[in-house]
Amino acid sequence: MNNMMMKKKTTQGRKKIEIKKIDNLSNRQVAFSKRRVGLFKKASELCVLIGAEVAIIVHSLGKRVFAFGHPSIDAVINRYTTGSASSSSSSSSSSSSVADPNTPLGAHEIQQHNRHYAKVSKELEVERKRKELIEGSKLENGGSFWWDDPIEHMGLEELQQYKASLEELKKKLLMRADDLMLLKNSSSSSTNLGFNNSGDINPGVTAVGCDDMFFNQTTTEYCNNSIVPYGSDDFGNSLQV
Amino acid sequence: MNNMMMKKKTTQGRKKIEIKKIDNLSNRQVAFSKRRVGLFKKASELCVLIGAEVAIIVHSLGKRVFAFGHPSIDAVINRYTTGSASSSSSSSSSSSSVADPNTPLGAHEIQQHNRHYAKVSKELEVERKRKELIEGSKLENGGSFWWDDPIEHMGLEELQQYKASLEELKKKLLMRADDLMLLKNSSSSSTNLGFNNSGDINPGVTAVGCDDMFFNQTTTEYCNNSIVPYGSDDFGNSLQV
DNA sequence: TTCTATCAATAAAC
DNA sequence: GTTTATTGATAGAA
Repeated sequence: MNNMMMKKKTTQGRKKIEIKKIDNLSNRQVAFSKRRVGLFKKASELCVLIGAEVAIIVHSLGKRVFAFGHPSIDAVINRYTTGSASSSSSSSSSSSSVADPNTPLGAHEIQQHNRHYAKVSKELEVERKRKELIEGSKLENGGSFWWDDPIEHMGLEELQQYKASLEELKKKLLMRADDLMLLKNSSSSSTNLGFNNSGDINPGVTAVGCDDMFFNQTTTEYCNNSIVPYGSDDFGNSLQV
Repeated sequence: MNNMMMKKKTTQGRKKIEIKKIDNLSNRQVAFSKRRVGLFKKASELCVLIGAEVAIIVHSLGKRVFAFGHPSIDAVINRYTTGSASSSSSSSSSSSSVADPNTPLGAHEIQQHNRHYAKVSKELEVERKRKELIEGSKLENGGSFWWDDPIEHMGLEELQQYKASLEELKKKLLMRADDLMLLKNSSSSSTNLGFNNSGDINPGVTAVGCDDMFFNQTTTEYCNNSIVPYGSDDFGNSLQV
């Protein structure tokens, strides 16, 4: 036994940590990823086990947003919002004259549209990876794409063309999304990608496919979850948690 | 040692369960309570460890709603809905370890107000129980109170009086809440009680005090959470998970 | 990412 | 709610 190659203890295993902000960025990012997944898993289990409706929204630092919802994020939020007098407006007694408990929210179209975007997001990621493989290192700023170009130094004309390009990209993506809608139906939804010409363009979307995580049991049809992780960095900078 | 009275193994400990809807109502209720608490705890840890903003809304069956939010539910939802971060110093560069918690939320007043409602809710529950004890079985529809009467068959005048009664009840509760505010301060918050005359009246509110759960560490001032558990049953029926 | 040792959550029974 | 035996989550390292 003494000469036997001892199997090196590869880890000391989990250690207890204090619940305070993790200083180390890398550790924080790792912890965020793991715990976000864990949180969503817990939520999905709650949905299935109890039959509850749950929505979770997580804004990480940076601009990324991850969301979970059953039966859908918007449905749960609407129910919360409308069931409570549309947030924030509740002054002591003046608001009690609400006469309609129903949810006539026209937000459904928005949801529809957002779903398109979710598809778009996912597809965009696929496209980006494909492009990365095919075109190799044809990229201009270290791993980014043209739509990640900073716009600070663009001239007016350049900006307009830039915007037009984005619009076209968006259009193509939406069409692609429509196609996808016909093939498969999930309830992923996402807020907009930030396509606008106001200088707050966030074209880089990191869509994460988590769909399979929540149904590792036999409840696929029961829980119409939607997982909406998307996000982007500032103009071409590396993504941060 | 052999004759020593062996301590009876009181439980077989945790057992693995399948992630499918729990059939037994009692078990389901217990599981819901435990897992809801667990979920919120995980969320609060995520907030603290990563510095993320998280909102969770849970609609149990029946009409109960539980919510968690940091820095506030509405803030997170708004940011999700509008796609724009409102307040908070969201610079991409990481701040130092302590990350001084400036809580510049303009929604503070709202939170304050919501706290009133939390108090109201809790007090209402107490009042109901007291009434139940004192008045015995003076109730009309099996464990309910007058405000739980279904309004479907009321005449117009009856409805108007009904509404007025509700208004008065609400007013009294708010005053009571104000009194309570002077005595104690917790971070519970709740959205409105659903007082309206539209037939969706939910006066019975079950407010749960979860205040201490989220800060069992040393981060009290960092995480300005708001916990919003409230809810009610249908008109006089027993509360369900 | 994947792997482990450990910590934390929790199903059952009180 | 409390206890206990387990399962499940995850911090640290590779």
